Amino acid sequence: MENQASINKLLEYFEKRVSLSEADKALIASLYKPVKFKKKDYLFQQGEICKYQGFVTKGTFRTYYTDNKALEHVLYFAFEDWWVGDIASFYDHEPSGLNVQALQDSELLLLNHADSEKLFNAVPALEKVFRVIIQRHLTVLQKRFLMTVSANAEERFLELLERCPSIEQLVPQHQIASYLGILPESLSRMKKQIAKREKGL
Amino acid sequence: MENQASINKLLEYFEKRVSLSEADKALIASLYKPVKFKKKDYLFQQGEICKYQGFVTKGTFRTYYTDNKALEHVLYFAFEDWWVGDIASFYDHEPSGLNVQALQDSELLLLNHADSEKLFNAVPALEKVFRVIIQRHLTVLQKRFLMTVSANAEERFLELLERCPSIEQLVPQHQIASYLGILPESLSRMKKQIAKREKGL
DNA sequence: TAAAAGTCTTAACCTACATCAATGAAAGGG
DNA sequence: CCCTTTCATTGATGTAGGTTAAGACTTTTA
Repeated sequence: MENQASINKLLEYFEKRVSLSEADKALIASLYKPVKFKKKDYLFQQGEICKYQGFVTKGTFRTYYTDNKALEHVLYFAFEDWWVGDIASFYDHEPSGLNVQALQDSELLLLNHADSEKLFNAVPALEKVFRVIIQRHLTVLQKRFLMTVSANAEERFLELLERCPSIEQLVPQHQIASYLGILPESLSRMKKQIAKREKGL
Repeated sequence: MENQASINKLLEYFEKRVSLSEADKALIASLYKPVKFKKKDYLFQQGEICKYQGFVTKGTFRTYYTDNKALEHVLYFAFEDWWVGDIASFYDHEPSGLNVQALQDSELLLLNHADSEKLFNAVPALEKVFRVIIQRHLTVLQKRFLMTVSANAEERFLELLERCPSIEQLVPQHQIASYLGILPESLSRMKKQIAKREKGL
């Protein structure tokens, strides 16, 4: 994507939430760096410090965790106009427990920690925007957690399809299984069951 | 607890994180209202709007969700010096999906939304304190979620004991089971297994 | 202080999902 | 274009934790 188009995407995103002066916009454009990611490239990996907050201007990312049995668990997907990063690692400069990886050729606008301080000092309204983003993020994760402990895999899958109907076009099925907290084999079987039931109707 | 002692507990909490003038402290003391809760009393229930952020000065609370099969799932416990509330409901004035209930006779310092705006305007440093609290909250929940999908109930139980060794003295066992995402019967069985194994050594 | 409500344990049985293994199809890289 | 890797599917079998039911013990309430 052409760089100016990327920045415009971000400016549009901000302007839906807060009004910005021309100077604000120029500052934003000067601080966020567009970076391309090939499929499977990482923004950072488990054990590294997350040095950038990323805004997805193109493509798809997954944030995942590798457990001590070497199994991967998808915590989030991020599509266009979403954010990627690890807040704890970014703000506290401590190693992240997460991996952020491109699922296809993608593009991010990156902001480092020093520049984020500059930005917040110059445009305090943005600090509030990010507070709201984090709050919504927390709320979504709470719902996800409660869904995981209160519903079975099929209910979680159907809820996901409802909340994000195009998910099956966007990411491979074994990544969806990982997001749902089950194995690819289980998801495959489950879909077969659902299809059989629907044919029965 | 005597009211001044409650307020002092809160001031101590804040002063560990930020320095406050005497005027700041007086404002805090005037805005936070001490309220007593009997065992089983609610701060709010599912469907209600969360009108207060609460700071626990005495006792214990649980935040839980009741699913469509009428099963309860504990999302958090809150002990002394912790916060209770539902951020999404508090800030967006929308009905909460959660319940916050005292597990014993307890006491909170409550701040309503209008007063929180007053407070943040007068003492901007506190807004940052709360941003950090929310960030830490999010990080803790992420770890909890990943633990739930990557470890079995016994591993989660042992991790909880390590992280919070006095938990078994503080809350009844069936609440711990609910926090772990299993039934009380399963936890009972599991503890027996663990005890048997330890005796074998 | 009697009745009721809440809590913990045990046991037999069941089910959702994991595990292991094999196959074919599709995608990607040299 | 072939060769390797990735991905989806299916079947057989295993198991952690759910379900149901019952009994004992404790705490609360009237």
